[in-house]
Amino acid sequence: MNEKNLSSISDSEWEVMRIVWTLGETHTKQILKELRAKKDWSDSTIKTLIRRLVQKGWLTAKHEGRRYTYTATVSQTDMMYNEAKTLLNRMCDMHKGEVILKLLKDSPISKGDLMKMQEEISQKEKTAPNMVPCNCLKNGSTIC
Amino acid sequence: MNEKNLSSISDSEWEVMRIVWTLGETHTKQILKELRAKKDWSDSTIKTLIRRLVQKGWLTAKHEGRRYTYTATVSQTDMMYNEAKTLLNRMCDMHKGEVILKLLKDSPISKGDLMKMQEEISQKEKTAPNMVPCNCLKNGSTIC
DNA sequence: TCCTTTCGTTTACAAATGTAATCATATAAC
DNA sequence: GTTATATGATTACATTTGTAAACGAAAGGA
Repeated sequence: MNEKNLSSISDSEWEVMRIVWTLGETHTKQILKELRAKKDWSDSTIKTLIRRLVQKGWLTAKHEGRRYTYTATVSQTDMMYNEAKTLLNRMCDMHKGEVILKLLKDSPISKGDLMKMQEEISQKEKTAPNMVPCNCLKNGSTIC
Repeated sequence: MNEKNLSSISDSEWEVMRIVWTLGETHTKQILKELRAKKDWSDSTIKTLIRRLVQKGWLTAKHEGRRYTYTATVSQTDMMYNEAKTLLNRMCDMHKGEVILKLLKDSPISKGDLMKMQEEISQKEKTAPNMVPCNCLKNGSTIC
């Protein structure tokens, strides 16, 4: 049941999700408040985004009186990971390492995560190839 | 001159770029050929994508006779990196480590890149925080 | 009870994207 | 030279996204 046929999430929608993830179960008022502080969007815009997120199945709307209470249907890390994966999927295998390295450099990372990475890398090193071939062409060049 | 005001690149357009990056200087015929092998797109569609890429400035079209020769104006890794960066920018700081770790796990990476990562991690460990605070709300919760 | 907020709902509209047909023309093949 | 082919240019059209106005009903205040 985790594989609903969800469409992807857009930039602005993502911004709304962040609020919901952080606040947990919440309602329009709160979302409006938080987004007013972060973004220069009209309330109308924000309401549209919420509506679309519900339509798309990323938010659940529980009717309470005339209001709604919203909850995210996916965890933030799942969503983050999926988006990241989708992105890497369009990219050439050969250069993924380089890109991940750059992300690593540019992102703030906790000691704990760094240690896990350390470990993962040690594991991978055992069987890592000297070079990952390019997969940009159906058949042909292994270098790009 | 590297900071043209380029719009972003779409999924399908990316697929065209991969071909050009791999082939280097090339022309429609080649692009069509490679993409016919990979994608189920009509020639028309591919031609539209090429045109849009030229418009957007991602491809340069040099007129030679009645044909064009196309060249990419950005390197693949630059583009990959930018896209990855854009993606991470929308995400909560707190969870970036986790996501990068997952990408690391799921991507094929060469020995060389792994070593560079090893090093980078050692560097970062020196000053890494125990926890990276959430930045989803303008001011408020540091945890999400 | 009447007015004013607050929400949810409906409608709008331009730009970007996915996907393609058609048409004119330059070329290559016959 | 005439025809078939390749190629660029024009036009099309539905969907998604960004961004928002407007309207109606409910709820809270006065």
